Amino acid sequence: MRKKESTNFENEQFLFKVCELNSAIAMISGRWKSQIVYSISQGSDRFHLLQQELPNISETVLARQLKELETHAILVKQEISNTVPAGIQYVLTNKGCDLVPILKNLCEWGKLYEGGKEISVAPTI
Amino acid sequence: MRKKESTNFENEQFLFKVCELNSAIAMISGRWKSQIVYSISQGSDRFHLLQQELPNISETVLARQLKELETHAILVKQEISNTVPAGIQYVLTNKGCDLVPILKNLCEWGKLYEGGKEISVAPTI
DNA sequence: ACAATAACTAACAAAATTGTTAGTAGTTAA
DNA sequence: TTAACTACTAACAATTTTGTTAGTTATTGT
Repeated sequence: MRKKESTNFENEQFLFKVCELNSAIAMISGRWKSQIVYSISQGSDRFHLLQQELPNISETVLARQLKELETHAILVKQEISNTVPAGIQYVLTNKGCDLVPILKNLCEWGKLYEGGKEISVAPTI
Repeated sequence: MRKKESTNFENEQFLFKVCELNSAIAMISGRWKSQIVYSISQGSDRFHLLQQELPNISETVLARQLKELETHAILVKQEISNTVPAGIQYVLTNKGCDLVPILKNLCEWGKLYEGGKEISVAPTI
């Protein structure tokens, strides 16, 4: 649980006020989280499908990350009706869907420089 | 220091292999980090200028975050020559510069939904 | 000479995140 | 009816991140 009197918490709040960038980063930071969003966008929209994609994640941790993404309204839980067995589906909201292309950009950025693109500094004129 | 035998570390490595997205997120996660990148891009490129922009950050923490950004080649430290007093300047690399527009997108995304844009789910057809 | 500024570091403590263990409840297939 | 599958939760422990304290070195302004 978060301590509301800690410097850590105060600094987080400070950054949230400086720019929405910081709250955005906070929502997608955290082990597994953005990968879960991406996997759901690719169709792995059920608990057990996500477990298959991420074999190292424990059920407890997966449930926790999903709940946090739900708290931030990036996804919602929906009961699947008319199916046997009835199950739970995770569906990205419009907010979550809008995030996906940004995650793709981040991915491309990472690939570019991992892939050997030279890193340099623009010369000062 | 990182424990190289922990589940936490192994899971991090697993995600890094799944997709570059996860290493990208790891590079920009962390208190202050993306705000520092953005502030440098806006011209606050010296230690004391960053301290002015982020009055709640301690020197130790700022130095640490800058070093981590340097480790990931997002910025480099440069001595400013021909100036009195001679100082240190933080300069974004091309990798760091390429990150800035993505951070701006994240910021816009955050603003949009904080600003009251309705959050909904596309109806299943 | 002395205080102030700039740019740090090491060692430690506090807090937060991540992972583990041991459970629950409802359905289904053998 | 028993085992397996799906989808969880609470309490706790391990690990990591973040912040604090107390220094350093070099330069500058008074």
